[in-house]
Amino acid sequence: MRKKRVTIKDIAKTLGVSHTTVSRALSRNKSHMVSEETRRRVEQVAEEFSYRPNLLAKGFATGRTGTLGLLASESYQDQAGTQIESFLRAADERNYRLLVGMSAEWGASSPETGQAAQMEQFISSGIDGLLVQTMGDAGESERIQAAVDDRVPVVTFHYPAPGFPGVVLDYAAGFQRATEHLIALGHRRIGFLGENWEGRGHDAARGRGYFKAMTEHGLHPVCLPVGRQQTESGYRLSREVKGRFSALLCCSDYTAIGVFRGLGESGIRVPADVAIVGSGDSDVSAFVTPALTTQSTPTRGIARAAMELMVKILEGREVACQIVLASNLIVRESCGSGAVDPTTMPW
Amino acid sequence: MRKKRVTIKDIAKTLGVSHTTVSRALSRNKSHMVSEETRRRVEQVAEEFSYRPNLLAKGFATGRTGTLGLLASESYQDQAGTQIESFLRAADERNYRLLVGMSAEWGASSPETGQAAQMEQFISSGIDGLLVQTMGDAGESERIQAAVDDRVPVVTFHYPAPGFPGVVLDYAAGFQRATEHLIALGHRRIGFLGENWEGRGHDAARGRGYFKAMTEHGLHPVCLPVGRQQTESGYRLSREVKGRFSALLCCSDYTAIGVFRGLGESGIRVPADVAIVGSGDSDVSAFVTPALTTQSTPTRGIARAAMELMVKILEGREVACQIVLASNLIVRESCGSGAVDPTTMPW
DNA sequence: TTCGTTTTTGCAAACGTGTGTAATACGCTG
DNA sequence: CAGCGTATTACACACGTTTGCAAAAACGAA
Repeated sequence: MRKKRVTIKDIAKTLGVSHTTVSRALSRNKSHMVSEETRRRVEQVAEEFSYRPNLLAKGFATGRTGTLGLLASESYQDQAGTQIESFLRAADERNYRLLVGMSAEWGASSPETGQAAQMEQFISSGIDGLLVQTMGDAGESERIQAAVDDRVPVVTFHYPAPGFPGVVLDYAAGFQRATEHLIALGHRRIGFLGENWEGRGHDAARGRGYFKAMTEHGLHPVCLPVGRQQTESGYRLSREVKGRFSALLCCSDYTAIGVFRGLGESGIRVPADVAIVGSGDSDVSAFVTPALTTQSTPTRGIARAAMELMVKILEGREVACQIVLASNLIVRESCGSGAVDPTTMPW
Repeated sequence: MRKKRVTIKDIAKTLGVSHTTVSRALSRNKSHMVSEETRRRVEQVAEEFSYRPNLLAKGFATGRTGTLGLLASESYQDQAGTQIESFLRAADERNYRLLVGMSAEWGASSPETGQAAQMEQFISSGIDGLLVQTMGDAGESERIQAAVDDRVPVVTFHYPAPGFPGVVLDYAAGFQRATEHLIALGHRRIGFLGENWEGRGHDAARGRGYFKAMTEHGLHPVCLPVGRQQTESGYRLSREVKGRFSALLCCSDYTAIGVFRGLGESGIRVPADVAIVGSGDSDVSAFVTPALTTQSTPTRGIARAAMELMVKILEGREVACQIVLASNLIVRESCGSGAVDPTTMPW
């Protein structure tokens, strides 16, 4: 607010040395040494004056700020918080700060503009690297490329973005397995509740896995598109289920919870009448009734892996790679293969 | 990565003017004017070179970065994500960037050290202001004061922090009302499920409201402390409820969901046997069965109000004030005062 | 034309830190 | 004692932008 900053020059003056020496003493520079004696004195005065380095100036001088940009995707919805939180921890552990943004589909700007503008701002703000949550839609790589223009290293997470290193989750395999699980239980009329169906967007990979499993077993895949309010959408969509499906795959646990509610009100029992599988393994999924069978989404694992990859790249220890994380099926009650004690679940 | 930055000097050189002129042309400085003609030319070249200002240098020169620090509280748990997201939107609307951190109780450092260290880092990074989620524990104001030391303006949110402007939520009044609602329904043995009971910590204000309502009606208040894993804690605590309470107040919707599950497994019905009230009005609360009666926590409203207050302070239009937001009781099914269509709820 | 006023531009310094190069001091070897 | 290497320190500049001050240019009026 009003206090004048303490700078290395102040320290230098009181000690009668040059600010260069102070700088070297504090940053423990290797190429130029400072005598043990002076270093001790410098550190003592720094402590006494409660000196705090101006990271802005430091970053300005060195070109490194110790700050990373994290661009989360709004459409990740209820999970976004957990995701951001996980990154905050991972960043904290490695002593990085995080400039956070959400690629904006709200407000005046178009999605592309919003996302691009955020990246521009982040880069202008001097981030050392950019972590981008991908959505897997067409042209995404090109958009990122255009905005970043090789000015900072990029690590993507969630979906593959060709040309960028990243941590991707194998949603397709996960949902394929989930679908096959339902088929093995004897289900034939299995519906898919996802934001959208083919090609682009957040739920598409899950959709492809579902599609593959269905067609391979000679079954007819059906998609019921889900809106932005996932829980509420599930609730509304449950009306269309009656007599049409014996099992449902939901792209979000919250959609599944909405479906639970809606079916319950119509007197349809889960899993006796309809089997349900969710996605995300959110904290509540083990505790709703019936406990939710769900595709695990290792949000924390993604954050940790992406962070590690970024650090490696920054240190020049890695060039480009895609880390594929598996997505497991956590079987609980809602798919009808038997009840499980929720406290023994591995979350 | 490798490309050389385009600076105002590059633009100046190609135009044959001084970099000062370019700076003024681009920042539309008021005190010194630039001819319409040159401004047009400058802007054109800037566009052509796709010039991006170095915000680091800018901030360094002006002392203003357009970045705010947001320090969220880890103990806010499941809500933390929504809270951060709300702030991201509010910041985006006002064209501020957000350095985000969570006051760390994880890792090696003690809570105080972690929080203080984060504030130090943020301030060193050149934030214009600091938004701190308070927890309402003793000595909090002093800790913040010690760390910030008047170097940047602070706005707190959630709990009052004496000496700092902030947005506070009247949890006490909300929980008092909720308790009275239960008493009015005929309940006498009402339990409180919160992280801790008196004096300090996150649930304390709710606890005080509960305490007040109970004692005023000559009833005996009882607290069952909840652990960090709220949903699971609720599940475990549900075993201690049998025969002891006819109603429960939970400091989190997720605790309530855990309790639902546990009671259900013991054959205890909600709300017929035990009435339950949650807190937070999370997205799922209207869709679990029974739909949850809950204390609303206007997370988005808090973010917006805090952001507005911060901007006002930065612009010198406000000095210090506390904005108190009310906390309403949203009555659904779990407290037993009648079923409600969840889609008509005002969330 | 000359002066005064206003508009437009340039110079130079400043912000706090890092770093290459030169300078100093010291001790050792021959 | 000369010569040299090494350890330590200082000087000066760079990073990209803003800004106070002064100079130049443009313009209008006398």
